[in-house]
Amino acid sequence: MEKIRAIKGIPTQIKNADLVAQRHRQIVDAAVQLFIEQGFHKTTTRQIARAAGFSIGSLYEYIASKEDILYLVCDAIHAEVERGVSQAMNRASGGHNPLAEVIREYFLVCNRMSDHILLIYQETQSLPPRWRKKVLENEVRITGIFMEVLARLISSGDLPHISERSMELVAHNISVLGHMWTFRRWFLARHYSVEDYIELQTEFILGNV
Amino acid sequence: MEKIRAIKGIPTQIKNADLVAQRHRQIVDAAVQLFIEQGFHKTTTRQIARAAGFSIGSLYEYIASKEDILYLVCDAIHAEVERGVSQAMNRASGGHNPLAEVIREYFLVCNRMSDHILLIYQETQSLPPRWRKKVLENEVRITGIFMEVLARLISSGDLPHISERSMELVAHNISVLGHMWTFRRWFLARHYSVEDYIELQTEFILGNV
DNA sequence: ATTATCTATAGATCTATAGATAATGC
DNA sequence: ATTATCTATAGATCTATAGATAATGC
Repeated sequence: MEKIRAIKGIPTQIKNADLVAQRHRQIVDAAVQLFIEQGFHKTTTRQIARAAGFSIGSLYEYIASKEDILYLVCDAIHAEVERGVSQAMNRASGGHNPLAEVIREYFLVCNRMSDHILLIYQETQSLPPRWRKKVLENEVRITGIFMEVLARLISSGDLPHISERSMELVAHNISVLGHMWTFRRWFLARHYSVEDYIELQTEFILGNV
Repeated sequence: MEKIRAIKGIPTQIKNADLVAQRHRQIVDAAVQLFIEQGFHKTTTRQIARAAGFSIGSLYEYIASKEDILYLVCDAIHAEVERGVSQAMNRASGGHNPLAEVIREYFLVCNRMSDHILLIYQETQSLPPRWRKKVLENEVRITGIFMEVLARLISSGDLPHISERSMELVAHNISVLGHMWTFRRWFLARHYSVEDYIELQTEFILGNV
């Protein structure tokens, strides 16, 4: 009886864990492009295998189902967004207006990863419940970073005191107004540059906090 | 040679225009439920035909492709949202705080049509370019209603003067913060009632306008 | 005769796997 | 011997249409 390993909750017969990690990276890199261009459902597992550089048979040694690939993709995207936001937070802590700095850096991450964030909005519902739950947890964790910033600025007196609930919603609003730049880009980019967008939205958000 | 008619840009051989309208309604009613439950790609044309009460052969007398059905569905949803928002605007014009009234009514429409709005976010990208364009135009038109309200309130002096560009972005923000209640419902509804949400977001929006 | 509807299926996929083959290490 | 990879295909769809049938109106 073979012992079954699992990396990130995805079972595999392959023994070499480093190889699994490498193949997963290859799969993600190939799939993310195809999903952005064609969407999840119109992309075939064969296309992904070919783009990743191995056969359809090998692909299925590293994942158990097509949905597993979508999960790997969503997880990788969130990891990159989170890394960007965390860095921004550390860098911004000392600045003149730390909240404006964090918003700015976060919006720039959204601008860079526009297609990727849009993909998550469109395809999260195609994930089986188990994976969907994990992806939504990622979303909450990223919003949590904004909560920390707000909480710190309030306790240091740099922002007026507001209720916990109100602060939580402001954190979600910042998240979503960043995403808005990705899913309304078809309209917004015709009227505003990213810099315009950041400036106007920062005014909007700081207006009442 | 048969002359080909077209209702809403969808060609059909059926002569009786009322019948076409009725069948389109049946198709939309059947499809909207199935799409919400299963998504567009996992729903089959056979399921739609069965739920609509006729055969797969008849279905294809009224549409030319599965994408046509998605378009009819998206268009019907936007029509209902727009109706709700227009009514709200007329009703709210006289009130104490007209902007707060409009926001409230719009957010209630979003609450009622939560699943439908979410569907549009998820499946718009599955439409062929021609239909997608029309759906995005609907979105712009609904946002335009908020622009009118803002413009009116500014010119009557009920709101402070802000630039046209700034006002346009605020209109988009109102749209999107309504949608946010639908696509973050899995989180928000655990922490806030609709009424909480409306109250806090109204504060947030009015804070700086 | 004309219009609308249905049945049956062509034709074209696509996911996932079984079994064969190649590569690696003892 | 063990591990990783590949080829070939089973099996299960699904969209869209052709051609037959039923219903309606003159």
